[in-house]
Amino acid sequence: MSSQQTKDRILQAAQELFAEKGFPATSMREITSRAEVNLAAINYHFGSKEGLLHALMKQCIEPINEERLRQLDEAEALARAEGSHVPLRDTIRCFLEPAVRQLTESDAEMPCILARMHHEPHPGLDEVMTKILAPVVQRFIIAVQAALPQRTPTEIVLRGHFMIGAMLHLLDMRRSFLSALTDGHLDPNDHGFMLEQLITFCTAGFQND
Amino acid sequence: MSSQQTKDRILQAAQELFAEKGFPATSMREITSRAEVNLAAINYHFGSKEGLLHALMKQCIEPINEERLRQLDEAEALARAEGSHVPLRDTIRCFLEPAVRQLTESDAEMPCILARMHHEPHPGLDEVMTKILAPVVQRFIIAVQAALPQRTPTEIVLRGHFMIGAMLHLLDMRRSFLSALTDGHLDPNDHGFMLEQLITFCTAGFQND
DNA sequence: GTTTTATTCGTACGAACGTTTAATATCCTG
DNA sequence: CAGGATATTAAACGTTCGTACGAATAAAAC
Repeated sequence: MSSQQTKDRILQAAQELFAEKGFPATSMREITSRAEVNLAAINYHFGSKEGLLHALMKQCIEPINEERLRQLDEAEALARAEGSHVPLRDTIRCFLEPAVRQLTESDAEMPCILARMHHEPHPGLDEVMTKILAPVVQRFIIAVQAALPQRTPTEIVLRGHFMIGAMLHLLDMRRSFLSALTDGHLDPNDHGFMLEQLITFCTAGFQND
Repeated sequence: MSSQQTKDRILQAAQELFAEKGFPATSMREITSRAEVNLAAINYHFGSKEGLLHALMKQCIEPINEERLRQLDEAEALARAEGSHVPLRDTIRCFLEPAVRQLTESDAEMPCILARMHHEPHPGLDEVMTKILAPVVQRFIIAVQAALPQRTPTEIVLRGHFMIGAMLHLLDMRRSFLSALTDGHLDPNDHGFMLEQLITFCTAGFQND
């Protein structure tokens, strides 16, 4: 088996287990057992259990954020060509769509981990996340400000947090016990509908005083 | 030392540590050490480490939900006296204010745990949470529906999830690495401002199509 | 084809975990 | 004040954890 194959199997198994049980509650023996590799493989390829977590998070977040910036570039280029600004709803869509789309692709473990990591800090992980997320956050603050010049930066930043919270909760919804309280109302597989509702919710939240 | 004193010291220490490091990453020796009680005290008073978690969550959630229902009762009584409905914004305030107020009272560990437990499921805990939360959720769905008769139940339930996500993210914000990305803009101690912004954000999110 | 490098494997280590037990101390009631 | 119930204590239990190490195997380079 090639080295890359082993790494991928470990990453896949870790993704599933971290999503299901969380990082501290998942043992390396569970991971390597599910991945059908030797116990020592994690330390060989990733240095440590934490090294595996960092690699996994990087793999989770980077594609989403690259897509966010790509879509925002495209929207801004289009707006410039028309001599106008990017509408607020489109800006927000650029931020939310790449993340929610992961619910449809992959097996939804990745968004679940992403959501969890926001709420369960691990030493050293913050720097990994911050470095990846910083440029995205800055770009979007500027873009929202351009669409809402009457709103103060403080208000935009705070509502950005609300938007992220709503998004993370959606990404993690199927794991939440709350979904049991509202069963029958929601089809957790209708990601298109949920995305549009989320965009509507957040756009309205940014606009109103 | 009385039995209740020991219990309270354990609950307080567990609250601080679970908020800081999470449940699985916190050992019973850390808890009992900080609480200055014997290691065996947790098993004696709470049966197990999980029993302690359940007791703590119950202590966290129940007062908030009782206050939510109390405020909603009051608002509905007032509206009935005037022969009108409870405005949407007031309904949402009844749901959000008791939780956010905890940020001001207590030392903000409690809301942090509350937020975390939504995203990190533990076996057996779901039933505890569900039983406490079910009546509150049902009451608020009805109240929102009364204020927004044109909106479908599915939309209300889904946007209720968004609201909860935004609220939880606010409750846990000081723990999140995201706050580092927006430093200088937000005063994390101005809970009054943040609550009003959150209410505005969610109210607008419910109203718009 | 042989040497060298990279990877996999089985195994063991020390530490830390949650829990249990039996003895001791404290409290309350009769 | 005696005595049973309740609470605290120190010590140890068996288990599981992440990691380290050397041998064995596969891959690559010369």
